[in-house]
Amino acid sequence: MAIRDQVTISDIAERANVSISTVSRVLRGTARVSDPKRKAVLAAVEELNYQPNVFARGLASGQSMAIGVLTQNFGSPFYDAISQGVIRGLENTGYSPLFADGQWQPEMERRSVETLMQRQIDGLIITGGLMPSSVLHRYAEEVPLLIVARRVPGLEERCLCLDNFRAAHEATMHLIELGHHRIVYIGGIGSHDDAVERRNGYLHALDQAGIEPDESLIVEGDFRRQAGLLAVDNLMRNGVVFTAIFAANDQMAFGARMALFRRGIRVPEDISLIGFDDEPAAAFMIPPLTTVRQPAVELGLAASKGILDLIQGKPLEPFSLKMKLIVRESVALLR
Amino acid sequence: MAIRDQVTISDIAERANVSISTVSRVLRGTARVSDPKRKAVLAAVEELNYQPNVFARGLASGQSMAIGVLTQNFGSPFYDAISQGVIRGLENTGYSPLFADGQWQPEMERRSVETLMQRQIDGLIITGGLMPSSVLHRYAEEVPLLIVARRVPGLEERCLCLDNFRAAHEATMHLIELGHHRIVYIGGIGSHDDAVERRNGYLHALDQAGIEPDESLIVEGDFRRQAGLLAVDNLMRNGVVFTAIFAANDQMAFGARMALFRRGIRVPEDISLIGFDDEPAAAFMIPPLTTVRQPAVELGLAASKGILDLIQGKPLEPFSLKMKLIVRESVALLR
DNA sequence: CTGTTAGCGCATTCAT
DNA sequence: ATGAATGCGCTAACAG
Repeated sequence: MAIRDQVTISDIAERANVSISTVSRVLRGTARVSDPKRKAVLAAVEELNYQPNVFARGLASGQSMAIGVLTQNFGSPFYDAISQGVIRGLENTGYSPLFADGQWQPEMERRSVETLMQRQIDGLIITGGLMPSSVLHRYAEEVPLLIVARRVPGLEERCLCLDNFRAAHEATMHLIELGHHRIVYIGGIGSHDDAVERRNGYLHALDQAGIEPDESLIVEGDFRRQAGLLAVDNLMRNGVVFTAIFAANDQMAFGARMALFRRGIRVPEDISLIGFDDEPAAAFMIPPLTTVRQPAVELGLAASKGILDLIQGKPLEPFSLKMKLIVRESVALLR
Repeated sequence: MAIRDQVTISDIAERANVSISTVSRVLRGTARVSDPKRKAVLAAVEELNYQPNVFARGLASGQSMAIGVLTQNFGSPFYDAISQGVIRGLENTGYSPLFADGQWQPEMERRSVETLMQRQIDGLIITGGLMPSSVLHRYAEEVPLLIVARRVPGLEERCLCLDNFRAAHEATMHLIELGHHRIVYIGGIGSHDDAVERRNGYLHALDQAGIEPDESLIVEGDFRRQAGLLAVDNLMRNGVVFTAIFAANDQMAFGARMALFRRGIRVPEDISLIGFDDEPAAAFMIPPLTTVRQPAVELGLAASKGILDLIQGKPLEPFSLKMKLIVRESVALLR
C-alpha cells in the first residue's frame, strides 16, 4: 500500500467517538444520524483529511463508480471531442470515466474492454470501432452499454448516433447544386454501418439529381488519412475525371487534400472538397475544409447522461442532434 | 455487483480440488505449485472463465496495478501522442493506465489527480500542465511521480523533457541563416519553465548573430491557437515590421498561419513560420508547417518505462532524446 | 508444496 | 438512532 491513504474509516470513528457504521452512514447518507454525531464525523474527516478507499468501497458495495470508455485513437480529434463531452458530463456525478484506446483494431478493442471490465466498471461507453456486433451484443448483456457514433443492428436503442444518411445526402446535394456532376466518394470501411449509410446518402442524392452513379468514382477507404491520399492518387493515375470529392470523414479529406496539393491542384479553384466530422483542424486548413459537422462534444455529453440513466434502470431518453454542413471557403462553383 | 464476475477464487478452488491459496499462488506465481494442481487450477480458470476481482486484489495487496496519467486536453495531438506512447509502453506489463484530463487548468488538474489518487494508483505520470510546482512536490512525496514535457525546479530528476533551449536556439538560427533579422517570437506562458527556456534559446540565437532583441517582436501567448492568431493580428495592427515568426508551439503557429491567411499574406513567400512540437496536423497544412520535432510517442514510451522503474525502486535511467528541426517547405529565404 | 487463517477498508444487516 | 458483527474476494503470513 502506498504511504498515503492511511486514514481509514475507523480512524475517524475513533476520533469522533462513534462506531464505524455511523461514520459510513454519514459518509454515504444512507441513514439518519443525530446532528452532533454527524458534525463530529464530518469534523474528523476534515481534520484527518480522510479519503475513502475506492477498492474497499467497491468490494463491499459492488459498485465501482467508474464508467469505462472505449475510444478510438487518442489523437483523433473527433473521438477526443467525444471523450471531452463524457468527462464534462460525468463531472460531479460521483462517477469517473476510465478510458481505454481501441485504436480501430478489433483485437485491441477487445482487450481494452476486458481490461475495463476487470476494473468492475458500472457502465460502458463504446465509441466507433470495428468490434463485431456479436461481441457488442455479448457485452450488452454483461453491463449497461452505450454505443456512440456507430449504429449496431439489434442494438439500435443503445446507439447514440446521427443521421448519417441525411447528412451525406445534404453534402452531396450541396455539391450538385454547385454544378458538380462527377463527384468522387471516398467511403469508409464497407462493413461499417455508418459508412454504408453515408454512401447511401451520397447515392440517393445522385439519384435524385438524375445523375448516373459511376463505380469508378466510388472508392473504399478506411477512415484514415492515408486512405484519402491513396484514393486521389489512384484516381489520378487512372485518369478518372472528376470535379469534386466527398470524403466520409475529415481525416480522409485531409489526405485527399494533400494528394491534390502535391499535384498542384488547387482547392477549391480546381476541385471542390467536402469532409465529414468537423474536426477542429478542418478549420485551420488553408483554406478551411468544408465539412459536415458532427457535434462530438454534445455526443459525449449525451452519452454520459445516457449511461447514467441505464445504470439506474431508467429508460434512455430519445436522442436527436442535428448535423449541418459547415460551408467554408473551400467549395467552389464549378467553372 | 454486476451480474458478471460471479466466479471467484474459491469457485475454481473447489472445481480444482485445491485450496484458495493454491489458486492464488498459481495465479500470481508467488510460489511453486505441483504440476498436476497447477494444471487443474488453470483448467478450472479456463472453464469457468475466471476474472480476478481487481478491487479485492487491490485491497488485499495494496497494489492497484494502475498508473495514473494526467494529460492535457484530450484532442491535443501532442499530448495524445504521449498518451499513445504510455499505452504502448504499459502493454503486457500488468499495469494499465488510468487517464485523466487536466485541460490546462490548475484547478482541474488538481481534481483530476485527486481522483486518480483515490483510485490507489501505483504511479503517476503528469504531462505538461500548469500545476504549481509546490503541489507537484507534494505529490512526489505521496506516490512515484514522473513529469513529462515539463521541467520542474527541484524535481529535475523526475522530469522527462527535452532540451528546449537548444531546440529554440536552432530554430531561430535557422531563420537567421535564411536572412531574417526581424523575427517575431510568440511565447508560452511566462511562468512555464519550458516557455522560458525556449524564449532564452531564441534570445541567445539573436545575441549570437549580433541582432538586437526587439521587445515589440516578443509576444506572450498561452500555447493555444487563439493566442497565435491574436499575436499576429496585434502586431499587424500596430504596424510592427517582421519577416519571420517563431512560435513556441504548433498550435500557436496554426493560429498565426490563420491570421496571415486572412490578411492575404502568404507563407512562406511573404513570411517564414516555424512552430514547435511537430503535431501531426503540421504535416497537413498547405504548405506543411515547418516545426521543431518533439518525439511525443517516444516520450510517452520512456515515461512508462520510467514510472515502472520508479515503482520498483530502481533508479531512473538517464533520458535523452534529440529534437530536430523539421524543415518543410514553409520557410523561405528572405527575398 | 499446501491448507488454514487473518485481515485489507468499507457497506450493511441485525440487534439494541 | 447506533453499535456489533458479517462478508465482499483476494493476498500473505502462518503452520504444517
